[in-house]
Amino acid sequence: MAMNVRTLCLGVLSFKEASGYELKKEIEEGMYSHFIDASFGSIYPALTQMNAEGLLTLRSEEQSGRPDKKVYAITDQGRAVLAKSLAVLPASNKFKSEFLFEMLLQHFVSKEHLDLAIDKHHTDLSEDLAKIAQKQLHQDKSKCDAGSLFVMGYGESVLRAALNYLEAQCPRLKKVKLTAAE
Amino acid sequence: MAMNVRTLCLGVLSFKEASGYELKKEIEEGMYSHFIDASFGSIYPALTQMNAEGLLTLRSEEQSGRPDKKVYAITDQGRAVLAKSLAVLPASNKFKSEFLFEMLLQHFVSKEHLDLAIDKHHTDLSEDLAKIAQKQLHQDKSKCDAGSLFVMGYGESVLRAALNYLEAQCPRLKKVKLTAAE
DNA sequence: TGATGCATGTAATCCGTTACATGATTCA
DNA sequence: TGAATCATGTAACGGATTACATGCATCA
Repeated sequence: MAMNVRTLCLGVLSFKEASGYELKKEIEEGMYSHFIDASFGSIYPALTQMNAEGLLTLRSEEQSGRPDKKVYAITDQGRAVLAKSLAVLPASNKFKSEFLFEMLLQHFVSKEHLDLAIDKHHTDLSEDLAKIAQKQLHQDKSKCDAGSLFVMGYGESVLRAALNYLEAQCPRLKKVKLTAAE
Repeated sequence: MAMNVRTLCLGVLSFKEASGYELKKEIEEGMYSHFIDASFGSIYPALTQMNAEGLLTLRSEEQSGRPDKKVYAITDQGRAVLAKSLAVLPASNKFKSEFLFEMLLQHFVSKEHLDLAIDKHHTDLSEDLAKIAQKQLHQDKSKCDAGSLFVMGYGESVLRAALNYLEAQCPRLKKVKLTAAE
């Protein structure tokens, strides 16, 4: 599957129309954030190009004291291209975890630094879990999209497993959690 | 942290010396495979360059009917550079999962294709788990490196959680597993 | 005899990031 | 007053992939 910025934008736009700026936000804050990054430097050119190719339509909204907001919407042709990308079986997961790389090479790192890295990872995992929990509440009230629910559930399971393992390996972390919960 | 091919090669070489070809194999088959890819097109130039910079030493082993095997070993300077890379706190995880992207956009995909993708993912997860289990046995007999053990345990937890979630969501998969276990 | 594994390398190309350029608005 | 948010874009650069180039050995 071609998992690049183009496909990603088409995917997000298949839910609702958006500007480049809004896409970036959605990618950073939404479910997408867990599997990809995207910067303005890649998003804007991709949108311009796909608009020229007829995969997107463009509507300009005038703003006061700001550049026009360019709202893009996916076309039937765009949906076809997206569907074609999705029709290729997904490649296997890559975790791209600098944390695990660091752990693997722990004989190279001072104990202090290792503890710092572990604490940071612990915090990251906790925050991600909190974000998902919050989203699950919000989603409940609005439309219950099957895809989002599945991905949120998957993320929750995996993150919780990682957190549990981390706490089992480093009992020190449990206390942090308990004191924080009080 | 600078997680690129250079750092990766230094990391692998910090365990044992190896040729470019062997590094590729190790990266594909070892623990590394879960968090990064690396092709010959990036490995060979990186090794040549790092050798020129004094981070690696080079020993040529003559072979019959094949190019000389160039065995690289990390130097103290190389270890210093690696340590410096590791001294930067790791960035947060990215899962880079085409599977989850596909699930998120499931309203775009036929049920047949979705089932195929799910089955493939199920197989991938099972195979990865089996690989880790096998490695845990092997490692037991040789040196018990703390880093490898941690990463294997982490991988096991996370993969098992993903597998459980998948089977809970798609009861059909459980049968596959049971019949395979008999 | 044809695929797979061993073994190294280069060059074109792609894809994306980072930094730069611009500038108003709102909140602390 | 200074930071963050909104809003779009370009250009230089970096890093890695893909395809190409070469060729023997082994196994099915």
